[in-house]
Amino acid sequence: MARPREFDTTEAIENICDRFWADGYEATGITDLEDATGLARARLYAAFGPKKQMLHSAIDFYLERRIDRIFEGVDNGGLAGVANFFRTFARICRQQPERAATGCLVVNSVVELGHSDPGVSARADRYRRRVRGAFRSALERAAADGQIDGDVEMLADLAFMLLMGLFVSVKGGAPADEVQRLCAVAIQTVESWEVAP
Amino acid sequence: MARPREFDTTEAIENICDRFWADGYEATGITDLEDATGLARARLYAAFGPKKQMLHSAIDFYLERRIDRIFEGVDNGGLAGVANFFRTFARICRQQPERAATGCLVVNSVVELGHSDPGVSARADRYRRRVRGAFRSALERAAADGQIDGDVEMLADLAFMLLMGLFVSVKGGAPADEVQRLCAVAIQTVESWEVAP
DNA sequence: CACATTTATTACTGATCAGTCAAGAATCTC
DNA sequence: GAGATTCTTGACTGATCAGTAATAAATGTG
Repeated sequence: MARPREFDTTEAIENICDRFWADGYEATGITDLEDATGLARARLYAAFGPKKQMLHSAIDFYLERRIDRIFEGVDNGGLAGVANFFRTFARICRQQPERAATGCLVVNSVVELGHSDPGVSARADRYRRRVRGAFRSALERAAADGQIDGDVEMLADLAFMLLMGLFVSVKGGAPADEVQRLCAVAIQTVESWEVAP
Repeated sequence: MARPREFDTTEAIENICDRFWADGYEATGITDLEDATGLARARLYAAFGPKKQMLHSAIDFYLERRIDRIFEGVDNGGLAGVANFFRTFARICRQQPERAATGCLVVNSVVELGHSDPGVSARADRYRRRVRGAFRSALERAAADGQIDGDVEMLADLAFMLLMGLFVSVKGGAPADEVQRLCAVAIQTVESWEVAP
C-alpha cells in the first residue's frame, strides 16, 4: 500500500468516454482529455496507459454502463421490447438532438479506425453480439409466445441493420424530420412482424 | 495562360480519394497524400487548397465516379435493380474483402467528422438523396409494373438503412460469414416485397 | 520516526502536424 | 525575344502531437 489515488478512475473514464464519443479518437487530443477530466496528462497516462488504451477503457465503460443497461430492457421484452427500443431512440432524437447526434461510440470508433486496432475490433465484436443478441432474445420470446412466426435469426439481423442505419443517419446530421421518418420506418417494420392474433 | 500543370489533377484526386477512403481523414497526413500521388506537398496545396478541401474534392470525385455510376444501374432496374445491388455488394465482399472493408468514403467521413464540417455535411446530404433516390426510383418502377404494392417511400428508407448497416458491419471487420448472412437478409428482405403475380 | 511504494506536479522531450516561402523553370502573349 | 504568369522544387516554419523524466508529496509498514 502507498499513496492513494486522489480521483475516481471510473468518473475519469466516463468523462474520457464522453469526449471520444463526441469528437472521435484522432480528433481528441490528450489535452482535451485533461480538460474533460481535470487531470494532468501524466496522471492520465499513469492511470490508464497510452491513448489507444484509454479508448479501450472508454469503450469498456460504454459497453457496461450504456449498452448493457439499454439492452437489458430489450432482452426479455418480446416484440414490444424491440419496437419500444426504436421508439425510445426516436424520442431521444426529438428531445436531445445534440446528444443523439453523437451516435454510438462503438460504431464511431470502428468506422474511424477500421480493423486496424485489434482492441477496438474485439470490442466491436462484443458490441455486435450484445446488440444482436438482445434483439434475438426478444424475438425468440415473441416467437415462443406466438407473436411472430418469421425467422428469428433473420429478423434479428434486420433489426441490427436498421439500428446501424439510424446511427449513421443521425451522426451524419440528417435533418430531424428525416431521422423521425427513418425511426418510424424501423418501428413500423418491427410491428409488421406481428402475426394477426 | 502560363506554365501548364504537369500532372493530371483528376488522377491525383483519385489517389487522394483512395487514401482518405482507406485510412480516414485525420489518420491521413499530407505526407501520405504525397506518397499516394507522387506530388510534393506544395503542389498539392497549390492545386487543391488545404486538407479539408482536399477531402471535399475527394468526396466529389467519389460521388461522381463511384456512387453515381453504381446507382445508375439501380435507378431504372425495378425490384431486381435493388436486389441485384445487394447481390453485387455481397459478391464484392466475397471476392475483394480488403476493398469491401474500406466501406463507403462518405459514410466513413461523416461518421468521423460528424456535422462539424459543413462541406462534408452538404456532400453527405447529396449522397443520401442520391442513394435513397435510386432505391425510390427503382421501387417506383416496380410499383408501376405491379411488382410490389407497399409504400415506396418507406421501402426506400428501409433499403437505405440496410445498406448503412452493411457498410458499418464490413468496415467494423465483421467476419466474412456474418457479412454474407447480413447480405442474404438484405436480399431476402427486398425480394419479399414482391407480390405474388 | 524511517523506509518503501505509489501518486501528483511540472517541465520537457523529439516527432510529426498542416501549411508556407522564395527561388528557379516553363509556358503564354506581344 | 521580353515580360507576365503560372507551376515546380526543396527547405522551412511554428504549432501541436503523444508520451516521459525528475522531483515532491502522501500513504502504508517496520
